[in-house]
Amino acid sequence: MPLLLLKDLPRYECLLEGAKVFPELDPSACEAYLHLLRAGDEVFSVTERNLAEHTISQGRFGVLMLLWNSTQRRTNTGAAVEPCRPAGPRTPAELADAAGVTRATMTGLIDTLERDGLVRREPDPDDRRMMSVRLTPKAEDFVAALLPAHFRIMARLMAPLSETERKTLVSLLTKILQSANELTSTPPALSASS
Amino acid sequence: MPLLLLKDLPRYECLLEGAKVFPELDPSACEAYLHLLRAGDEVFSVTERNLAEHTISQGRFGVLMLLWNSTQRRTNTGAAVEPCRPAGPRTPAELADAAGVTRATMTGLIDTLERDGLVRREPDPDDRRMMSVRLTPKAEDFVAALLPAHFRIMARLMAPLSETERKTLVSLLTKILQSANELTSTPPALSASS
DNA sequence: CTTTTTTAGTTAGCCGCCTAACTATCTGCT
DNA sequence: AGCAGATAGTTAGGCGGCTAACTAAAAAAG
Repeated sequence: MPLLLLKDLPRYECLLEGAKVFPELDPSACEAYLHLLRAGDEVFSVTERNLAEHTISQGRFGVLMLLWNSTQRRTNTGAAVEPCRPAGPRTPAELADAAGVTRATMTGLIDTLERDGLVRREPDPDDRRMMSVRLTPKAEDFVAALLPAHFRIMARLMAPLSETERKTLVSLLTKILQSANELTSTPPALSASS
Repeated sequence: MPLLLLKDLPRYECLLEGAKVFPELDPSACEAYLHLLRAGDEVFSVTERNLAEHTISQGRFGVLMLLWNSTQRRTNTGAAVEPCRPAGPRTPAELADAAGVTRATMTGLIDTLERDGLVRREPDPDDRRMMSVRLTPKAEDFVAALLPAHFRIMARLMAPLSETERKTLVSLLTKILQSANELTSTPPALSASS
């Protein structure tokens, strides 16, 4: 799980109090921020606990899913699956990119997966710097056995939300994601301005 | 940051495809789940980067905030600040509880904070098993200097959302949080039922 | 009053994440 | 051809999570 703090989120009056001391504190923004992190963390750890029962971590599971996507595309008859992703087996660098972790981290994840017999590293015939990472048959069974429960948990987590509420949530989160990306790409102007 | 995968979230058609193979896959639930984790992670790492510029991690920052809350309550004249939390200086166990980490983790965080001169451990005079953790003056200055930028970032992250959208977001997240808590307290019935 | 159980905190060791430094290979420039 | 720079992957070392095992002290049970 991420880490994250604050088991009990502060009450809204507290934030209003704080805004008196710190004019920069926007109470509703702060409340939304805290709830977002809290909910994300909680949801994350719910699925993590399920995965842990099958002796796999979120990170390694993610790698398996990325590879499994490629596999599906290779072994299927083709057809309507194609549009989702260019695909093909994947190198550590591609996996790291897709997973949003560093290559060093990916090396560690693949090490563990390989030790557990879920993936194999094969040297690339054309470029001797590169490796190809492939799922073993064991991993394919493993993933197929794992996914139903995984999907069931997602469904249960979102059960209290109607279809329209889910759409609303996604669109709100997308807006936040965009402003986060803007902040990421524009690090300098943090000290002033709105 | 959490860790988390999937830089590019899968397209909705992909989820629909997957639902044909796995009847358990609820596309809108899955979409909401992925967006929630993605947005949470992104927002988390934006603030983390700001904190990192001041050489502090999210975890340690959270500990400072918890202690700082208590401090405020001690040094203030009193009045309307009280309702937020019972307060008082805090023991490692209380801090771990409030932060949602184990005591072992809290020991490590306090170790680092103490090494950096931001907190002091003092033995409890009544119960020799217990310690009292206190902010140093240096830490109070540090936090006060850090918070304005921190609040500014939250405000910027949530800037694209109107007041009502923020309320909506919080209420949707609260619903998810509740169902997550139900899943946490009821681990057995995962294999079947809806 | 002694023994057992509970509680506070630490230690040790694993995992996943990071950055920085390194090796090996390929690419492009002259 | 030959060397500079880019690129793929690994290694080394640090941090912040975790569990499990341990010490010391207090509380409960007898």
